[in-house]
Amino acid sequence: MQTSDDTALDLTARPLRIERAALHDKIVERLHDLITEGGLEPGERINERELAERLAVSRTPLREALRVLAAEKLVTISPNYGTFVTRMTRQEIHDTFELMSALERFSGELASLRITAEELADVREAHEAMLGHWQRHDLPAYYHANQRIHDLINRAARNDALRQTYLSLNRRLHPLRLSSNRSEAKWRKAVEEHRDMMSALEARDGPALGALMERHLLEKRDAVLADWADG
Amino acid sequence: MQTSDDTALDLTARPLRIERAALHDKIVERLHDLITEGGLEPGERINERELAERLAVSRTPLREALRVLAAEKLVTISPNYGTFVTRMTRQEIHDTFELMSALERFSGELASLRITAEELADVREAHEAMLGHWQRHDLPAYYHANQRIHDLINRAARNDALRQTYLSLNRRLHPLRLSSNRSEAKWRKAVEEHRDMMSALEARDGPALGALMERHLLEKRDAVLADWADG
DNA sequence: ATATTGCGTAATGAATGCAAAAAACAATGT
DNA sequence: ACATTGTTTTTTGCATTCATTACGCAATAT
Repeated sequence: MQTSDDTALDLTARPLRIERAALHDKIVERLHDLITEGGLEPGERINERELAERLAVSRTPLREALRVLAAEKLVTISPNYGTFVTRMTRQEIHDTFELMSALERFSGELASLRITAEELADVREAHEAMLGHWQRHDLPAYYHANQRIHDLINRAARNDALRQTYLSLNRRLHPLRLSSNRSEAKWRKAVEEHRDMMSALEARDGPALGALMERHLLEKRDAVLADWADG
Repeated sequence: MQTSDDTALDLTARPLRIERAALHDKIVERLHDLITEGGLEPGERINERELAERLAVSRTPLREALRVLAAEKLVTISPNYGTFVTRMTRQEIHDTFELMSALERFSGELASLRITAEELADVREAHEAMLGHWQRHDLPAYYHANQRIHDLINRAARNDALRQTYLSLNRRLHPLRLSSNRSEAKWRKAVEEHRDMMSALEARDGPALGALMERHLLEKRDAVLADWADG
């Protein structure tokens, strides 16, 4: 079935390089996981030699990886002193959530304009799943579905710069191991807001969805800061 | 006048380290400048050995700096192949400006709530200066004053995460050497919009200022993309 | 003549070694 | 007993060296 002008991969096409991940990039990924999953606690000192041994690499690529993580503010480097897993201040947490609220609003506005029918069905599906987890009081599954909804809307906005920035800020907040929705009432309220968001999205009402998502995140900000001990 | 409990610097206080910039951090700064000021052109290949010689450092700290710049998307690294000054695609430029428009709107909204009288006076001063440069057709000075206005508003928003993100995106766009306002009419329109923005800010009308700033940037996006040859 | 294969060269990637800075500890003096 | 100073040890910072990969050119075969 092969002909000279079919759709098979054209190996003569120019750059199309196979990018085998470099070691330092793999280390970045590994440390991302360690930090966001809790293998490295906020405030913890990172000993280069020790960590290099644990990862079975030399200090050189590890140091390159740590510089990347510092640029993403996941670790904080003090020259000639040491590297630490970033511990955000109250103000930084406040500011980051506030910025996220603006990105969420923008995601909602753009997604309302650009989402396809299939994507909308995916969001609806994740939404229904989330409602189920809520009724079953399955908090971890609820969080996961929640994240998925916001991610789907973010993708539907079709703006990669927005998406990258959003993910980067999300990674910074993740190590906090956020514990809101601790009261039944607040949880119910969050679910109600999601119902409204779903309606606005299906009506493709950008301003409404944007306002809802912004408000949703600002409430999360307040909830997180409320039960966050400053130590 | 020295007493035991005066306000002099307490040298016994704990970390308070003097952070002497490390070499790789200086290299990052230097390359920032080289890229945004045009010493390194978009698309240009970076030869590690050669650049290390030019900067009179070894490849190790240079490589660390390049990883940081890659995290900021100012350079693009292809493993085992080479490092290049990032050349943005049309889509990336579109997305980045679009995201910037959201950040500008948010800056405007927050600044309207939080700006002090002194800061407002500074903005007014920069605004008047910009008008002067416009009347004298001094484009470089106009750009500078323009940047200063947006920067002052951004600072007045009092959100460091917003500010850092804004500056990072700005750096990415800077190497494009943007040339809009090429027609007298568009320039005049931009100035008019700035007058409106100034009024909204002085009236502390957040929604109005936000909407104006968003629109202002989206128009800039369109202008830039309009006279941007894809090669 | 063109395409392909093989070799030499130059680039990037990573590990090791050495210098400098800081922290921890011990010793000494008050 | 406490503070202070000197010494040792640890850790970070950078340069150098070695390994691996990719590119360029020539030689050869079709």
